[in-house]
Amino acid sequence: MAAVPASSTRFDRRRAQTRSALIKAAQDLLAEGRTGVPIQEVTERADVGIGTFYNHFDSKDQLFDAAVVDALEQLADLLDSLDSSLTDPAAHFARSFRLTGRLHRLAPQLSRVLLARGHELSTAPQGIGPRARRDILAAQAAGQFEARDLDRAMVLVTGSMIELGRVLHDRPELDGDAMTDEVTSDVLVALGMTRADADRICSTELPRLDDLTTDLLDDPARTATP
Amino acid sequence: MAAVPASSTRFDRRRAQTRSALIKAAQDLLAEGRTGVPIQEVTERADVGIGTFYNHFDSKDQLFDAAVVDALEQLADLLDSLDSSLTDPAAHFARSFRLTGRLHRLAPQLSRVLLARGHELSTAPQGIGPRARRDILAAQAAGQFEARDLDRAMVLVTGSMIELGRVLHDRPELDGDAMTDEVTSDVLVALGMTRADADRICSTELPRLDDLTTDLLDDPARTATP
DNA sequence: ATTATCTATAGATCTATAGATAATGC
DNA sequence: ATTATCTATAGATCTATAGATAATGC
Repeated sequence: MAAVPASSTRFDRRRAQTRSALIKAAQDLLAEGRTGVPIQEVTERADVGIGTFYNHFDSKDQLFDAAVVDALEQLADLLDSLDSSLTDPAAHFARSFRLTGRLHRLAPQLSRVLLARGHELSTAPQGIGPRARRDILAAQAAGQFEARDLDRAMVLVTGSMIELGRVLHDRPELDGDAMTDEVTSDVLVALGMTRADADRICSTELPRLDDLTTDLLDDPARTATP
Repeated sequence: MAAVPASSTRFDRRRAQTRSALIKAAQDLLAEGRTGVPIQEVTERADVGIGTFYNHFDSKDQLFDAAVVDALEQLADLLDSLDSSLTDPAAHFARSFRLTGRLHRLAPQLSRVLLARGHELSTAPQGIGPRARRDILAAQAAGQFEARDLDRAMVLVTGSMIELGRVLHDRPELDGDAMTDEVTSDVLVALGMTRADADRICSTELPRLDDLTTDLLDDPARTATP
């Protein structure tokens, strides 16, 4: 979550915590696809009074928008926290894609919030869209991907990631890691790599995500900040 | 639209027409993303009394579901109506994909209804999903596509088509035909064709869609059946 | 005689605010 | 003294139905 900032006063922290509880409640509801619920149900989940809602947001839509932006930031933060020593742009792109794919199963609730507004995954400035574009351009410049229109490349990249998430949620019997790596390979081939190179890049080992996802959206204790 | 069937009695036809007007109104609203409107707004658009709604549907959700199914059938009917003499499975797949891509601009409202529930495009039995699966399997059997898991192939195919539609709506300045053909080529390459073959297949001429879309969702006169 | 539709509305639900209370800053 | 939060609720909105009317079938 967009951590409650260590703002100046205790007042600010208290206020930020209330806002955070509202956003978390909205994310729960988004993940369940229940965006039509009355505001009172949101505030009850957040355990705040109804009136408090209007101290922070003007409307339900505004709250849900904020909830999606927060989720996008969580994902971006996660990927940044892993930003290790990889200087190879194609390898960096592939790793981000494979990790994001794994997230659908490791942090299903965060994933569902993101999928609720799938397209924003690539268009929002807070999202991983800018990161993906940067990596693709770098890989094109390095000659690893064929030079081509960025918008065109993003259609395949974004579309595949969103649909991958939907399928992994829909069909729990599928092997998520294998499917993710296969789809990543397909995307790399579409971007201009040979199948051999793509498969090789997709079978490298990944940093473990398990430890990092503990404080993500799915942890029930997350809002219970002491 | 699921044409008002030439059912036995005039009674049935009248009833079917009312139902059809409700579905059309729901599709208008779906295309605008306004699924939260009161039932009365739907019935006003359909120009029927409020009470009539409950003669046909139990809830708003049920109506919107029916509206999506109807749109899926429209698209399937359209593609079927073109089912000419193409015996080459890869070519048939590519043509369907390119035509569906063009539909986003030629029948924007139908497209928006489909995109409102994008994932169902591939999972619904009425949709073009079954058709796509059939074509892909045939092309794999014919050695045109690499043999591989169908679910894996569908992630790329479905995801790219949905994201393509969103991008074409979002960014009217893009050349829709060119973008569609390029994305189709990328998908074919990911499915195992060479880029040369894929580009060739994507530059063949298409049947004109303009004439066929006249009686689709976008025609304002559509519900005004005499 | 039967069935679809229409109008009007009771009752349920929801939004947004007013006014009171609690927590913090200075 | 200031600001966030809470409780209670007025007024708006929405759903779903009852009862009347219109269209068709036989």
